[in-house]
Amino acid sequence: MRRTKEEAEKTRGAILDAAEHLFLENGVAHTSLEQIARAAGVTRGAVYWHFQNKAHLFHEMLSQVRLPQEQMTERLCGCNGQDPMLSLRDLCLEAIVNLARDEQRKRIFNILLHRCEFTEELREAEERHYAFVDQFIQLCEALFARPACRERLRPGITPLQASRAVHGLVIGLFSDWTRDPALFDPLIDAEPMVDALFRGLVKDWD
Amino acid sequence: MRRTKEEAEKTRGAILDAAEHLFLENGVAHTSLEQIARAAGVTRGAVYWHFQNKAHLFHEMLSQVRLPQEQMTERLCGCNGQDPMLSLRDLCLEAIVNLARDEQRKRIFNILLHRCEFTEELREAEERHYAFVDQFIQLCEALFARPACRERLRPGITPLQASRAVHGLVIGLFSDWTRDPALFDPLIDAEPMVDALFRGLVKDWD
DNA sequence: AGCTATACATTCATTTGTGTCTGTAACGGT
DNA sequence: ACCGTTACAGACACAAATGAATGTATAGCT
Repeated sequence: MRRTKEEAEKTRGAILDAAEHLFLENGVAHTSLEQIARAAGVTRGAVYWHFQNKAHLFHEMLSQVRLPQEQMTERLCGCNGQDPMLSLRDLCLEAIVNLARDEQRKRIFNILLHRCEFTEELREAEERHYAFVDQFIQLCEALFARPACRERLRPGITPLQASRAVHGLVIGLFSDWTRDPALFDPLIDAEPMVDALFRGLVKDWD
Repeated sequence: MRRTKEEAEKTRGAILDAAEHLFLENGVAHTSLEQIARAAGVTRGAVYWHFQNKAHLFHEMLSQVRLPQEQMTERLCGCNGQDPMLSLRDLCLEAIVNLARDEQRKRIFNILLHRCEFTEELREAEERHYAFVDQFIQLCEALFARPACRERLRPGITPLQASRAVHGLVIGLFSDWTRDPALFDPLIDAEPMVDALFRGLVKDWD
């Protein structure tokens, strides 16, 4: 019965995949490891072999889509000579568009936003996730606070507000669209919506 | 042991209150009716007396904060002679500010956004809630689609996009702020953020 | 060829939650 | 004063789910 290494890796993937679909359908808390195992064509023994418990399985699932933070930092640093606020805009847009194009990403964000409750057992996964989010917001605020950008903000708009508004809009659109993809078409509508906010934040946007 | 009617109503309230706090702390799925009962100083017998099951309890909890939809419709109809888009802006702002002022509302929205997974047993509550949300978005879109408003939208912005953006921003800010109230101060920051979006959507905003 | 660690399957004990049923004391009307 | 109903408490039966323990066949190395 013993499988080869590649086969083992395949079952590991199958478990992650099954978990993804079951979490989406039934919620994280309402999905048992037994169900996941059955859907993956194995028993709970295999699940406990590859993952410590449900929380770790959940965390591993999340890491599949969370882009490395260094990459994000780099893209927003403005070292590429581009207007950093334009880079931020592009990053936001890309995030929304990627969500629409990548089915797995769509499923996982749907789980994250609508199908899981961050309770004690998922606390660690929650903290890591929100640490990532907070870092993005911080980066955003620092970006708007640079003199070159700050003076382009409309009067009355602080870097704090700009950063929160940008993240709020993106997360809100994420949340609404994952709940009901018929609400709008990311490929068509995301750009004007994001640009609208930036136009309202920045004096000379277009 | 039998209580008077007012006392019974008080225990009902105590159960709802205990559920609210426990749901917030442990998540809906991870809170048992036993825990709720104990926290309310009663037994599960009392809980089952007042509510059919956890789903109904959850639903009753939600109804405590959901404002009647007729009221919302009325406020946005523009019958009061005010600019309907300004009415919408005020409504959004008021929603965010109310969230900050009303601790119970804050708790319940926190549960709704971060501490519950809409699975089979809560399907009914989910549908009712999202029906409400969708109605708001529809109302919003219809508002932007009125000739008087539509022609004031910036070129390239459709009523669909405007409505989705507005709801997205509000829900995103709800979501972020309930997660971490230190992110911004609704009383100070909500207005410039909401206005920024409207400025980006509407030509002659200010 | 033989040994060992791997990749699971199977079984077990324990816990936990749920729904229901029954008991019961006191309220509220007659 | 009596009685039916109310507002619970307490007990029971049943169904999951978990984590750990054990079994086992084989892959991979020596």
